[in-house]
Amino acid sequence: MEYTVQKLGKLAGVSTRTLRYYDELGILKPSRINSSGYRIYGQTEVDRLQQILFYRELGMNLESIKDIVTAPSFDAAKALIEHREKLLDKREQLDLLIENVEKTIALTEGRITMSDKEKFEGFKQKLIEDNEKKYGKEIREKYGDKVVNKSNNKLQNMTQEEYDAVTKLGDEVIKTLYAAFQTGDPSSDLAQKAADLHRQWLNFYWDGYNKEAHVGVTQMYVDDERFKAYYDEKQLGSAEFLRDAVLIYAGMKA
Amino acid sequence: MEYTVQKLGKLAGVSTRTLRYYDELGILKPSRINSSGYRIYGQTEVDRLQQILFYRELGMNLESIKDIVTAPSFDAAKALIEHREKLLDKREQLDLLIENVEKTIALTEGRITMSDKEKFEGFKQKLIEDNEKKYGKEIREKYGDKVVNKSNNKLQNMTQEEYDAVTKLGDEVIKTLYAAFQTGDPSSDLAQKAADLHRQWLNFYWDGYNKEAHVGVTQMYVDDERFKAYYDEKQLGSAEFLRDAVLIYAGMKA
DNA sequence: TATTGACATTGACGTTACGTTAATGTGTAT
DNA sequence: ATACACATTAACGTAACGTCAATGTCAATA
Repeated sequence: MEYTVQKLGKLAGVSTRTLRYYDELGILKPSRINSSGYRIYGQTEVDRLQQILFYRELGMNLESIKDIVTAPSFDAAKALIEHREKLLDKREQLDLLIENVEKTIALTEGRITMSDKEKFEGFKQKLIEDNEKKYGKEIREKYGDKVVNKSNNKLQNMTQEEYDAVTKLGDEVIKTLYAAFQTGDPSSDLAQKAADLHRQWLNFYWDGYNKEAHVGVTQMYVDDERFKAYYDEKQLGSAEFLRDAVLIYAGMKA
Repeated sequence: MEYTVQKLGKLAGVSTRTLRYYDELGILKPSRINSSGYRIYGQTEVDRLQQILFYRELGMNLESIKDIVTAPSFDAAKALIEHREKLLDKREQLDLLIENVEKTIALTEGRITMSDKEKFEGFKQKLIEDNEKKYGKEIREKYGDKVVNKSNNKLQNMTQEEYDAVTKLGDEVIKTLYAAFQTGDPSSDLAQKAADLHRQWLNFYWDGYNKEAHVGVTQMYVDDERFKAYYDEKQLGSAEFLRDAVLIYAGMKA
């Protein structure tokens, strides 16, 4: 049995464009070209197309598929395992996205109408939660799931007053931090007060405080350009200063 | 405070190219252009960029973001809810993909080294499982999870002999089907035998047989070009014939 | 002052897997 | 002869930038 592009396309459920593209890529060449320049496919090509579509169905890109179908004994199993890894990473990211979108929806649906500025708070919260992924397991082991879940619902159930309070506390953290920065000494009383205020602020968003996580968050402020910018706004270096103060506060550095 | 492209880029953690692109799209214009043609951004633009990045972080495309940030009081909540739907759909698809990839890995890792032809069997299996999604809930309700899970592991634990048996059975289905097709009558003994063989074949892959699902699978053979091709290989119309025979076999049609 | 190096600009191609015209030739039935 | 379905190549378009290339500008230094 021989097929033209359209016949094969119908048979396999793909467009003629796709077949021409696969030809161009060298992933599926017709068995011959007739006198008018038409592409003619045979049974071998049908089977091969089936193979290609099989892998495509699994979400692999054509480059990888090419490796598999052209190399006679390419390690398809290995390729699949790598592919699975990619898919799992994708899903993890997707889950994070969904989580954040839902949180944002909860926020906008709730009593609190966020200003654009306030939305940035949600942004900050995200990093804290990314951190939770790092330290969350440990916390879950120590305190159980309940406390973590409670924490995750904290912001959603925040009243206007609580929200105002946490905002005010955030301002205080900044103010104290800048004042402490003048002393130049992260172990100074003022710097330690800033660290403590920051811990309080954190606890608004997050139950289950522990030292490592607190340090982890402040380290992230240093590492992430956006957050560094937030803390460095008026005083360059204050992100590092806060982290150092918290390191001492947490007793992890003299 | 005023920023050049690089300053703002560093501040927000994006490339200068990105800023020029956002300018081009009209999603973030600089506050002014200086005498040398440099883009100069102000605080307003910083805030706006923060907004843009916030939505970008949620995986929205720039077109949607543009709608949100340019229209003064665009319904951002609605956009977010729609966006969530899209994400959930994506995740569902991704889960399906992962499931199938894992099944394929299990197959290739198992005792059975698949030839390319045999891979097509995995393809067929997939459709059956898609069908399971349709009827699976009902089956779970009737027979509980155990039987369904057992079914899902069937192929993985198949021995070489069992595999050979199912292959042979598959051939028999085809042969009988083609012979029955000559009678032209889906209620003929031969056609009913083909339907019964098909049920047996199906049961190799799938515990928890029921009539609707059996009919569902054969209907899928008709609807899906690839499977139609498989059954229609030598006898055009045999996919429909099998479905009609199974309809009668299942007592859903006189 | 001339040069250097970091920074800025616009322009244009590349990425992925095709969809979609456009311009044109071929096969077949009436 | 005409109509119509089908084939071909060539080319642009997609999303969100990355990556040159060619060229101009700013600040500091030999």
